[in-house]
Amino acid sequence: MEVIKKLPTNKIICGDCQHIIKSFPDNSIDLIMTSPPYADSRKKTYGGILPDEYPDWFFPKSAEFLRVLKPTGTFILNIKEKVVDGQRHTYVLEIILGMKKQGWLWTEEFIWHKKNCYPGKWPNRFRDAWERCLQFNKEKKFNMYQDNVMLPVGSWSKTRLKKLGSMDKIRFESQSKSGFGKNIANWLDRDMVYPTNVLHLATECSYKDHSAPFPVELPEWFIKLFTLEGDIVLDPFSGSGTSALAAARLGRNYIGIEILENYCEASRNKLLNVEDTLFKISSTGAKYD
Amino acid sequence: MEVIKKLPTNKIICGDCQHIIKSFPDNSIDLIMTSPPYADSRKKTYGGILPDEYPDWFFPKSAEFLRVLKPTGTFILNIKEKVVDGQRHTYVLEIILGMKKQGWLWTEEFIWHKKNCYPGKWPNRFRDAWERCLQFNKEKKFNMYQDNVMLPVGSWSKTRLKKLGSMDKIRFESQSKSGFGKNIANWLDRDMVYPTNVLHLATECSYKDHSAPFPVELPEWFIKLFTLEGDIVLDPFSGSGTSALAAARLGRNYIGIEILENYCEASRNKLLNVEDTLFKISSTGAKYD
DNA sequence: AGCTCTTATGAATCATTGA
DNA sequence: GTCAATGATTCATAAGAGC
Repeated sequence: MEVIKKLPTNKIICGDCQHIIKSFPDNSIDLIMTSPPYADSRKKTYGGILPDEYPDWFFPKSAEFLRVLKPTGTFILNIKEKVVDGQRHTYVLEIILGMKKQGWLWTEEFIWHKKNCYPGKWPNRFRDAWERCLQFNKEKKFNMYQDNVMLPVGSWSKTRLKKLGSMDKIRFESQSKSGFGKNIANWLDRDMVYPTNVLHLATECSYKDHSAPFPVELPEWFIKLFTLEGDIVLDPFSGSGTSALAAARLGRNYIGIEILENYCEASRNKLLNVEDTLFKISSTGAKYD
Repeated sequence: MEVIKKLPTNKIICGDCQHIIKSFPDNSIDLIMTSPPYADSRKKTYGGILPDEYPDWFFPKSAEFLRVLKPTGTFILNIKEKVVDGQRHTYVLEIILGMKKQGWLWTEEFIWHKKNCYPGKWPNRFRDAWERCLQFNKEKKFNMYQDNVMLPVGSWSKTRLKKLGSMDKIRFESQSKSGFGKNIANWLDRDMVYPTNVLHLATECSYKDHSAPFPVELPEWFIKLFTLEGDIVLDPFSGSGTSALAAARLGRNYIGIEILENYCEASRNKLLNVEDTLFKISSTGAKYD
């Protein structure tokens, strides 16, 4: 496959990422944020890679990710090992060790604490309430914009933020982009602290079937932390398009790759809505108090 | 070294655990709960095992742990990899893989979320607010007393008698054709729930006792979960004796092994106080509600 | 608008049954 | 026998409904 000069940004591409990315130029992506299909012991389901075969399935892809990532870029891999025959499987550990052999630096492991994890009771195990968000880098010096994910001190703002609907969040982001809006000023007055490497987010419980593996806040957080506006965010296993949605909301250029056509369609529809809203906000100059 | 018949329970033994444990009989310990000395790039400090050498330092010890653990017993290893040269080191991953080769089952990984972790700021890294508590077992069937660590139910059901949602009823009725059984009792009047594999505990921040690696609540939780009164709890890297203290408080028999004499002394003093108090309580018949 | 109450559901895991 | 499908168990959250 011929290497292209211009990346196909702000698109959901339908296909196998291992093949598609081969056409991307070296050192061109600022952030890769993805949650690959989980290993599964059932053979027939989509993405049902057997746990034992998972590392070998993954390594050719991570090698391409390494090639296209900018030296200052970051790769965030959201993953969790399944229980197989009463034990945690080791494929995630093997992936970390194998990626280091490929040349990746394993910089950090963030914990996503799933506040509303799946229920259940078993004689020898509690509910699984966390997943790994592994941070890999190409170089020891990488871009990190810590001030963009600072948290207000205390709980006063938690209730306030929680009350905002998703549309309000879009408005909030568009306001903070342009840097005005009196709400922002109010919020900035408060004391802010840096977060830790533990993220507390609830999974999305949607009424409809637009289920996403992770809440949009998860990619949002990493996109704000590791990219600036106009940077390029790649999700090679785009699924329902949550990472792309987060990137679009935040004014980053997204590239989503997804192998299943119906997921691609659903993602594109979601993204059209967001982009339409963002355009309207910016063109009417609407303000919100 | 001769194998002894009677375990030296309720003692802090001063010495190298790898040597001491050789005298313990097979299949005699109910729970091993420990936090080994951390790997350290500075050689001269106590426990300053180099990260690269850490797995080989650890494996002879974990082999002995496997031998002395009862088939129904559990080994909880509290550990976290250090950052070395900008990366998370891989010695913990290597330890998991190596222990599996020794015959251990890697059953689960609990997360200890440190709510008030140390402050600090670095340009490319946030504060580290979590540690691993790795659960290893000898057999797939092991003792686990889940009811002993139940938690008050979340605030979502403030009503004393929470009613079942209709979907829950449908699920219930489709599941049990025999009508109402004892399970209904589990649902009504529910005010306690089972925890998850994420533990939220504050770290102890005392200036004087710099040595305590974890708060006493951490070993307490695992001791309650995996042992009964009268069972034997071993901490082969006893340090300031936090695990032994937790075991003593809970009426379990402890064995602490610690290589540094001054830590042993400090532990023994702490434990004397506790045992004295416990003795007084039992002999006066005092009760607490 | 603000509450409370109801309802649906989610990257789960184990035991049992069926092929 | 091995492997795949089904049933049983369970809790925090958000959207909707009602007041």
